[in-house]
Amino acid sequence: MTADSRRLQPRKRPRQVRAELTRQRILIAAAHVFAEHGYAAGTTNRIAEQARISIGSLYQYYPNKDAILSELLFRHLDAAATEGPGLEEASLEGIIRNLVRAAIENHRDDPQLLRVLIEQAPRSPELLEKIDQYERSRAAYIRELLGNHPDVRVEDTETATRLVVSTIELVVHKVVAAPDPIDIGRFEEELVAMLTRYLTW
Amino acid sequence: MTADSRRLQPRKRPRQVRAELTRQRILIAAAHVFAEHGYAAGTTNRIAEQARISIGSLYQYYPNKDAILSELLFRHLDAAATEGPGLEEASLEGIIRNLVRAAIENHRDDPQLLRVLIEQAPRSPELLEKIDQYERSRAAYIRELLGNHPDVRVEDTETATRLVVSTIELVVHKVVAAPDPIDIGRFEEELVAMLTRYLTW
DNA sequence: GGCTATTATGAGCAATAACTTGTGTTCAAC
DNA sequence: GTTGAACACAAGTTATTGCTCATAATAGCC
Repeated sequence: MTADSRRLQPRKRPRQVRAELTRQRILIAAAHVFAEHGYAAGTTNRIAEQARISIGSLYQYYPNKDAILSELLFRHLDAAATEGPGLEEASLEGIIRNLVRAAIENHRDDPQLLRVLIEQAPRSPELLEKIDQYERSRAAYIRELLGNHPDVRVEDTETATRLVVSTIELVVHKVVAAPDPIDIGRFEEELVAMLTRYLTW
Repeated sequence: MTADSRRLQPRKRPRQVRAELTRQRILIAAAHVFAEHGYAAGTTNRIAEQARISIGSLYQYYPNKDAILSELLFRHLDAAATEGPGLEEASLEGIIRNLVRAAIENHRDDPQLLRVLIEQAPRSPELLEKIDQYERSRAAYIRELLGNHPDVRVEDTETATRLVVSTIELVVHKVVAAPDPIDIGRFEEELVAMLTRYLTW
């Protein structure tokens, strides 16, 4: 383990149950605070206060502020990656709908927090690598789909892949995080329609 | 003028030429520094240093750090809004292509800076209002297009409008700001194709 | 050249926030 | 019950940064 990779590691492995509990409290509090105040204004003291622990305890579990953000993002990405592949589906429209729904589900939880996490990710090369890896796996799935599904007709598979991946991720996030409550169902319908018509003209 | 609206106003109107010059230097330097270090790490001292002026001078022109960001964003939006409506074009594909090209042009200049500007915009209600106003005017144009152009066929004009506006803005930004050099021409082709097929199935 | 408003300077102040450290408390093994 | 390790505490240290203010330089006008 390099000194650099240790920088974001937890300070120690918890041995007692209450330690694990404290760790949980910190993460939950941090999610709360980051989502509400953003990263810069989400101070470690504020997080400790929200978690009802002392600032000293916080630093027994995380060596620095970045490490907390790091763990939040890692957990989110891991959870997102582990989500089931959805129902079996053969029609292109069905597959795309599943993808879109998965994205919506992924963002619905706490879009404010997710926004902060992604914005601050460049602070750590490890986080960037993790995100890149996640995106690559999604891209691989889409590329496979575009290359093999009989209904798909595109001129440039690679560019189309990037376009589809980006569109789903970005547009879903924007709409879910939007302040005014849009009808998600109707929006999903249109997004699926756009992508399907694009791929099967 | 309310006390609140004065908060982001320049300290005074320049009387001498060198004053206007200094103001320019500050803005250019700030754009540089914000784009390279982000907002938090883009300190006012760094900006002054980059502009080759003293920190005191900086604060004679801008009452605080936010005001500098504010002016940068205002100028960018105003410039973007004033851009010509493009060549006259009747075909839907042509119109969409013009829209996409305008968006690309708008982001090409300094995507890093633009990202910082937009991320930090929520710091000021005035900036949010300005952005909202800009987005509404774009949405109005698209809505008009979707409602009147003979080739367009959509079920839900309002949702479709939001989808189109968001897609162009977000996807263009992402791709232009992406680290690996993608072929912009090819990307433009695919994005235009997606939108056109969506609207004219 | 003298005079005044305008512009420029930069050391330093005050506030903030990440993080440390010395001390106190709880748990579990024996 | 004693003991030592794990855990919790929070006042205090250190470094940074936004911003001020007393002073100096400069420009334009008579």
